[in-house]
Amino acid sequence: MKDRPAGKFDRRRDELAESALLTLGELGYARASLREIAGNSPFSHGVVHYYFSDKTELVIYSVRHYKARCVTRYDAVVSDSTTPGELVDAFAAKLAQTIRDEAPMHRLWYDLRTQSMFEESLREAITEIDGTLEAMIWRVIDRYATLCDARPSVPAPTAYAMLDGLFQGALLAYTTSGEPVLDGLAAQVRTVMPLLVSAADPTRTGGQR
Amino acid sequence: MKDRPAGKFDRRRDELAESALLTLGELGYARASLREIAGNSPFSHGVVHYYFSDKTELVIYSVRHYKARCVTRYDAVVSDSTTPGELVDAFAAKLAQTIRDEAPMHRLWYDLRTQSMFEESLREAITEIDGTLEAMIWRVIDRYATLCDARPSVPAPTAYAMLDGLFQGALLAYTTSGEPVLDGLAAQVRTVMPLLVSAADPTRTGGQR
DNA sequence: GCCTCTCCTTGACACTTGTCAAGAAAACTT
DNA sequence: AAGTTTTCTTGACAAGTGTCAAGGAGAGGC
Repeated sequence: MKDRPAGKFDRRRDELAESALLTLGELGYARASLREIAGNSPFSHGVVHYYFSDKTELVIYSVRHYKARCVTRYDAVVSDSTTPGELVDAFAAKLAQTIRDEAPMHRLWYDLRTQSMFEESLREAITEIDGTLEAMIWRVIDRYATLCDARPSVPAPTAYAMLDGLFQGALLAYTTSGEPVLDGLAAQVRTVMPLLVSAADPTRTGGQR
Repeated sequence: MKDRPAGKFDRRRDELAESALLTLGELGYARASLREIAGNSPFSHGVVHYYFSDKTELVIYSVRHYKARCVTRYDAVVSDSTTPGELVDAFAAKLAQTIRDEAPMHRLWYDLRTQSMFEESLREAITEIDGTLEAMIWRVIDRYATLCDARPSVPAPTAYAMLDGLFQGALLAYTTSGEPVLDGLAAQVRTVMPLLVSAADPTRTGGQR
């Protein structure tokens, strides 16, 4: 057996992953069949089992493939903002924009995360990705606190869970009502962010208010 | 045709709904088949279509049936607490306890809410129930603010989304790690609740800090 | 007893699903 | 060009799905 040219093989896997994401985002995990997925690709339905051993493996590979691109979404926000207000505005705008641009992917993410509560096989990958998302959000909060000359008032998991709740609520509302709700999301974020930091060590600054 | 004794008919529907909840909570919406549901009931699989026209109708009826019981879960907390600290502690304890007692039901709820983003037919019922949950949470927040002699610092949808995020995160963690995470939830709630209210109209009290 | 109506079971239907094996087609090697 | 390996298609399989129709079982009225 010859060495597999890992590049070629992996490129096909990525190609299939893209098609899978398209279908999964549209139909959700439960209703996305391998035939439907293959139908959204240049290949036929049998090829999936040449590149993946399982439907589960395909799904996990796909969502990893996607989330890998996404964990840097707010990095520019973090690095380019120079004032708290600027950061909050940029962050809020980015949150709303990604719902506009990638609603199906976000729906898929929440779908998979929920399914992972029922299906053990998804749990490990989902847990890991969720951790990277928490870290992603925490970088924003941490930077925001720094720009405020303050400290986060809640730990990372709490901040992530709260903002995730806002985001998920907005996604849900967006699915029902579309565009108009996104302004509301931005407003929510502007309201909430200040609550997530409190005055830094008062021996140094004496507090902000 | 004789008048249907509405009581009998509805009691059977409720009975089937209970069995459906059992199965749905265990397997999730996608994997819970009508045969499996009937298997958890005293009846055979065909009877479902005698009492419900659809699988969807059964599911919606079931979740409505369940949530109707639940929207009062925190009412005692609201009415029995006389200090902010007492309320927060009771609320936090109740949140943790319901995860302990009814994790499958909560998993089902999040499953259905997520599926409603893919399946139009679920949306109306889910949206309505979500509204009642928001109201349920808001009663807690409102009471808390009153006891603090303060006002909520965020509107109802925001407060609900944030606490829902915390709760969902805890449910997820509980599914993976079990009991130990529930103390964390209580701690999170104690941290977050004070952030959701701010000093009442300063012309009246002069502020708390 | 018999008839009628409600309630429930059984068994079938059309369809979809993930999986896999057999072999065609394409790519690469020599 | 021939042979070999990689890649992909086709078609089938068994299992499972929601749905429904035919008819049995049981109760209650006459």
